[in-house]
Amino acid sequence: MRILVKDLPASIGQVAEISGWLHKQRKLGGLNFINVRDRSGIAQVLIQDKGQAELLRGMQIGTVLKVSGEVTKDERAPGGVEIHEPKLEVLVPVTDVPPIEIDKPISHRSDNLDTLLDNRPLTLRNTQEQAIFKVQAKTLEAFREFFAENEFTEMNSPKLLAEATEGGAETFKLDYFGKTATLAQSAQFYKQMMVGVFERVFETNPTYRAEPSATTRHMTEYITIDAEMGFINFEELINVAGSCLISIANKVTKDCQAELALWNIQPTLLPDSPDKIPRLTITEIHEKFLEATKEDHTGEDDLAPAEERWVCEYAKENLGSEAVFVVGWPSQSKTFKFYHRKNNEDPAIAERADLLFKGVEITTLSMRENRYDVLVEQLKANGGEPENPGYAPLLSAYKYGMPPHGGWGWGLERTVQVMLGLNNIKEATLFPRDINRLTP
RNA sequence: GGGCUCGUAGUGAAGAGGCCUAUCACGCCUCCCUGUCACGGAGGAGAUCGCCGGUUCAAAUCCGGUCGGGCCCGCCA
Repeated sequence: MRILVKDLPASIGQVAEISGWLHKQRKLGGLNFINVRDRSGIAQVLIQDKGQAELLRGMQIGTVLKVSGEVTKDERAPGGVEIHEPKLEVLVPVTDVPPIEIDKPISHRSDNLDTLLDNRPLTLRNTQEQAIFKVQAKTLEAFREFFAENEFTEMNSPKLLAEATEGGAETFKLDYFGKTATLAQSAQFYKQMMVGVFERVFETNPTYRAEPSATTRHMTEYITIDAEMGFINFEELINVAGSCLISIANKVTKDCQAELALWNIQPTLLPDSPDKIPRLTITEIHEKFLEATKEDHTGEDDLAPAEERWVCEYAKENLGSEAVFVVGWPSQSKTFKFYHRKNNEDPAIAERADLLFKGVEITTLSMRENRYDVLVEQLKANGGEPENPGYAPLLSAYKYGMPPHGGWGWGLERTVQVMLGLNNIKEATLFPRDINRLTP
C-alpha cells in the first residue's frame, strides 16, 4: 500500500511503498541515488542493484514510478531517511527529454518569462514554483477563514452579463446566441444586492478587464476577493480590511514557512491591530514624496506607481508597517464612482481607501452611497442613465431598503506576488491571461 | 495606446564588423565511479545566431522592415 514521502520517517525499519515522479538522478556507478517526488515532498532512494538501476536506463525526469523498499534512517540522507534495496516499477515511462529542468530554481528574469509560462505544465512541477501556489491556496484559505469568523456568507455571481454598467474598465464582448454578452468586470452590483439579503457577503471570483495594460501588475483575467458588508461605517470598514490583511499574513507566515523559505522571504512587518496600520492622505503622500525625491505629483488625484512603492518603504522604515491605507480621495475626480459615498462633513472627500501592501495597490475599498435618491443623482452626474435596464436590479435593491454599507475588491494574485517578492503578477498566476497571452 | 528595450543549441548565458568552422554552464547520449544531494571524471551529439531585405571584400555583430517578448508610463485589483 502506498504511503506518502512525508510519512517515511514514521516507517523506519519497515518495508514501505511510495509512488511519484522521478525528480532527479545521481548515478555514482554501483551506488545510485534518485529522488522521487509526490504531493507531500521528495524522497531519496538508494539503488545498488544493477538490474534495478538498469530499469531506469533512458527514463527521463517525470517518469512515474512505484518504489518499495526498506525505510532506513541515515544521517547522510536529506531529511535523515531514505529507501534501501528498492524494487522499482515504471508505471509510466517518459523517454522524451523535457524542455526544461525542474529540479532547480527556474529563471524568473522578465526576459525569460515566456519560457516559464509557455512550459507551465512542467515548470509548475518545480518545488519553488509549487510554493507560490501553495501560498496562494493558503491565502485563499485564510480569506475564507476570516470571512467565516466574521459571519460573511459566500456567494457566486454570474460572469456572463447583458451589458457593462459599472463603468471604468473596458469589457470583453462575446456572441451570446445572436445577442452581445459581456464578461463581468466586477461583482460590484451583485454583492451590493446581496447585502440586502445577508448583510455580509464575499466572493472569490474571476474578473475580466479588456484594458490594454502591459505592466507587471495587470492581467485581463484575475481573481478578486470581493467583500461587502452592511451596517458599518468607513472607519470600521477600514479596520475590517486591516484585520483581514493581518490574519492572512499571520496564517501564511505560520503555515507556509517552508514555502517562504524557498523564496527567502523575511517576516512581514505589520502592526498587531488594524487601527495601527497607517492612514495617509493622497495629499500627504504627494508632499512627503516630493520632499524625499524632488519628484512632484502634488495636485494629482491618484498616486503614481513610484509613490506607491515609496510610501510603503517609508511606512516600513518609520511607521512599523508594510501596509498603508491611502485616504482622502477627492470626490470630484474620475476615481470617484457613482456608487461611492461622499463624506458627510466634507463632501469633497470620498469615503474610499486604497490598501497598499509592499508597494502595490492590492485593495480598493469604499463606503457605498446607500440612499436611493442620492445614488440616482450621482449616477446621472457620472453620465449614467438610471433608466438603463442594466441598473434596474441594483436600483430595485436600493429602493426597497439598503442599509449603510461598504466593501472591497481585493486582488488575490497581487497579494501573493508581493508576499513572495515576485516582480510580475504573472509569476503568481498558474495560467495567466494578458494582452498578449491566451495560452496555455 | 505612448516611450524604451531584448530575441544566439532543449534551458540559461558570453560574443558587439574578420581571431566564429560561434564560446561556456546545465540538460541529453556513451563510458568510469559505493554516500551523492548543483556529485565528480573522460568523450560525444545538438545552433541555417527570430524572420526578410540592405550596407560591406567580409554580418550573430551595422542599417531598414517584420514577427515575438519584456520594462516603464497611462489605467487599475
